[in-house]
Amino acid sequence: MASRSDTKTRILDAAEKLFAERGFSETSLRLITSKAEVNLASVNYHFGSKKELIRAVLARYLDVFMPAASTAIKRLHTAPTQASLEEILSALVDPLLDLNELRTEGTTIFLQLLGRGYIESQGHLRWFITTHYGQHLDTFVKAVSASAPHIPPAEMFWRLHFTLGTIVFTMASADALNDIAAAEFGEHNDIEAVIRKVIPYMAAGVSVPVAS
Amino acid sequence: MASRSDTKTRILDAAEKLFAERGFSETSLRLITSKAEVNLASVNYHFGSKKELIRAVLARYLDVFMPAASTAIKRLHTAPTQASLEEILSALVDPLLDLNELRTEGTTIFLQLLGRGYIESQGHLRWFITTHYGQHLDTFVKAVSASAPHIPPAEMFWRLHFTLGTIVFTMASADALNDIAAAEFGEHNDIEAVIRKVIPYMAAGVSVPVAS
DNA sequence: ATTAATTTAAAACACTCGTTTAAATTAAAC
DNA sequence: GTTTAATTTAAACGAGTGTTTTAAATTAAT
Repeated sequence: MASRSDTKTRILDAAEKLFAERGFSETSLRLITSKAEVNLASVNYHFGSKKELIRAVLARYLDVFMPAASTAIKRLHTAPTQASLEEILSALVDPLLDLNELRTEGTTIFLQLLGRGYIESQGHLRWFITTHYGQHLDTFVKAVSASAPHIPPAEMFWRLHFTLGTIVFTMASADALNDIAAAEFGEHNDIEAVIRKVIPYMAAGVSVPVAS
Repeated sequence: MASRSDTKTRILDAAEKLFAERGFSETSLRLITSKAEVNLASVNYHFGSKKELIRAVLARYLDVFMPAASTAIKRLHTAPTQASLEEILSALVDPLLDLNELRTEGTTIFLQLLGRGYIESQGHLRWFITTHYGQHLDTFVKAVSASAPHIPPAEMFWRLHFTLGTIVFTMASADALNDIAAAEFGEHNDIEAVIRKVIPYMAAGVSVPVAS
């Protein structure tokens, strides 16, 4: 059989789908390689270990999304008035949806991977993200904090993680929820519609005054 | 050694702690039985399989929490004025905290189990809960809808699932988030503090006016 | 006290897992 | 075209998994 120089890509493509659907530890290397139609050992040859494959899958998205999100938020800074919280969150929508042009279902897969990473791995993925993309996260947190100056930093920390949970869980079950919504209320939303629904919800929660 | 009729309880007690901390699939039966100081085979003798053990662990909490939550919400109905959304959500706090008297760290363990169950199992636990505790869920949804009559049913459907995502994700990673919060802001929150933090967030999101 | 039903115990079973090895193949370099 | 390096392949390794089996011990009933 002819050699394929795209073995790495085939592995990454198969792995990200399975990881997003089933989680990291529930996805075996044998399932990945059979779906990718490559040899089992090629994972360890190209990536070294399963853990490093997981990081590579995430990095392929983060390397695109994080800079795009950063510049989108910095663009808001050039406006004469302070951007509202909803404007800041909305600025992330385009970078998020652009992932769909990177790969099919890219937006959904990315958000699901993010959620899995936060819950499954015992901190090593969180460490990976904060050390590799810390400055991008900083600009986001600073922008959000500036738009809601009445929220103390510690409170904002919690609310931003509430927000992460909202978006991640919603995306993980978006397909199932869409089916129910279509059957029960006769409305069908695509990913973008769901994202635009969730933004007001998150913006209201993040900026609600702290109880004394 | 003398026979112990509390072998089932010893298994359940050890299992729920480990399941909450590490997740279901990351917790082996050997780890559970060694921590419970019982024989490995006794799990399959008393519960049949690991999957049934997981359900038994969850049912032990749900059987207590669900009726208590239902009656707490129905009690609000007796008041002369319509309960606010925050009042409805707050009514769940006491049934939740009462689980701490059932077992040590009961509240934390229950919520983490719920989160793990929703994320790890692909819908199996969702089915288990809705079929076994559906009427309790109904009273909750009806009470919330009545408290926010300006939200159309279809929009409320989405927002309640946003809310589910918020609480589930937060509880699944509560320990990790608490560690970060302690390191970064020097504040350490118990589970009640986190619950009281998340309620205003969710209440604001659910009741925010729908964009025209 | 004897029998019967539970409960515990130790070991093995039949997998699956990530990883490694060593040979075969392909691509690149000279 | 030969040599060298990079890549792919098949097979096995060792450790870990849930589950089952078989026998012993304990408890309950007769």
